[in-house]
Amino acid sequence: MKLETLTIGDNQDVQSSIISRIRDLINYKNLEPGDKLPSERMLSDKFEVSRSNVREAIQKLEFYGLLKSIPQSGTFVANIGVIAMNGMIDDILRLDKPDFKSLVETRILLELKSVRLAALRRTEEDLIHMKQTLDAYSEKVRNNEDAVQEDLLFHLAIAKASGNSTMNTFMLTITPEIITNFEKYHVCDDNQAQLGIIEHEDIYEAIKLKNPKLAKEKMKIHFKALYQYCYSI
Amino acid sequence: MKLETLTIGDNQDVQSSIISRIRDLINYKNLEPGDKLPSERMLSDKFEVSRSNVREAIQKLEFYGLLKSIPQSGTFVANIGVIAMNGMIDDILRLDKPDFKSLVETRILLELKSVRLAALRRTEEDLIHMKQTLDAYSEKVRNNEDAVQEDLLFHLAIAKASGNSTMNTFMLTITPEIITNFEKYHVCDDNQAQLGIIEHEDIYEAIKLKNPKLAKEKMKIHFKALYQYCYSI
DNA sequence: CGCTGTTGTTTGGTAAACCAATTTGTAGAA
DNA sequence: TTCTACAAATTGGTTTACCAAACAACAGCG
Repeated sequence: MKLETLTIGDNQDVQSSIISRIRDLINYKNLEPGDKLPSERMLSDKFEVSRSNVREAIQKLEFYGLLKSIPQSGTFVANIGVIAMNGMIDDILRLDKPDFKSLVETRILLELKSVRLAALRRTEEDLIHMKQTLDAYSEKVRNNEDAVQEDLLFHLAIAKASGNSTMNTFMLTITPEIITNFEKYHVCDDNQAQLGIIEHEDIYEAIKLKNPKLAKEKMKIHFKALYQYCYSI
Repeated sequence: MKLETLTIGDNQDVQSSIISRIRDLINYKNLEPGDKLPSERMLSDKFEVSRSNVREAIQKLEFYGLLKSIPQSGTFVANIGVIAMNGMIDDILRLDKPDFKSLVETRILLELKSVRLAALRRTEEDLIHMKQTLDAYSEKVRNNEDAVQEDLLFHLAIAKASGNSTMNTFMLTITPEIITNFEKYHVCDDNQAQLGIIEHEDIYEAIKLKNPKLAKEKMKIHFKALYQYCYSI
């Protein structure tokens, strides 16, 4: 397990290294938008890494719109200025490991908005889905089992009901990290879980009533402990 | 170009198909947390696709914390209930193509929060960086050049100054999509760009003054046109 | 009968080979 | 000299082959 995370870390480091060296290359050669980068084979020779690594790095930069690969032709600098390029690459390199505090802060922001939208836009299907996750959570808590995942699932159901696919995506993205870190730091304890049932039901009822203001208030109450955690460190 | 997007679409479809078939397999075989999936080779035979495709699909599910690959051992179902598994996979399958409206809605939410945080937390370095992007934007607009990317860069600088790495990540994630769609739909026209200079400077000054309330107000003004676009369709 | 050392198989991970499309260089004709 | 036709090299993408580690089965010893 330890070794595994180490190798993963190494791989990430290799990829980050390649990205920064591509950035240096673009700067050194004064490549402008539309210019062609050296081929993947040449880059892998130059950087002394495998072509797979180079490809992964390029694909990552392509995802953020900085490069554009064209089959049987080459990889090109996107239509973006040199300052922009450098800034975004620096950001990309830095943002690999989000700290838990910013994760929680962002989660609170997303949830307070999505619960409002859910109260405005929820369908009957959404209600049914939320009720299912609510019951699953309650059952786990009553059996004194760990219910972190069922907890998150209720919140994901809200995000889905918000009708905003981007927020839904973001919630899904941070959920695994949240689960991992919660279990690591043991943020929630048992009596909080008992309280959580009531708070979840309150949120559910507010959404059912299509009352966005009430829903947001109940969510704020639910996040009270999280707030304290977030702004105490 | 047309063909290229088609093949990309096909690849995405293949991957989505594999993900849903993996879900079906887990349901059909009643696999529980910790159980082992068939090997990648068996899955690629069974699904009649290449092992690369299977690997990509598994890696995607691994990213969302639903599966766990262990080298020289196998791929295992993560510690998550069957309801959670199905729900999250359905979400993942659905959220591949975020609509532009939800993208803009989420961007407004993130920016209104991050501009507040930036006003509270910005360092002198952040100010310098923001000023650079501000000047780059102004220069492009004065030369009557397209300045969508420089516009976004100013906003990314604010996100960086917010000191929240997760929001920074999210802004980076949606920025390419925003750029693409803005250029496609021509949301901004020229006089708006002229206005944008003043509005950007107002936001910058508010952050410089460390006035979060003012900063948020100025950002709201800047987003007025976006608001209308977002809630008019 | 039970434990242990060994060997063969299976696994995810990785590098190399292959492919089709594109570009580039060149030779020849007008 | 210039344009065109053709071939050879280059490219990103894909498939295949290989690897070391982990696991399972079994033979041999106590």
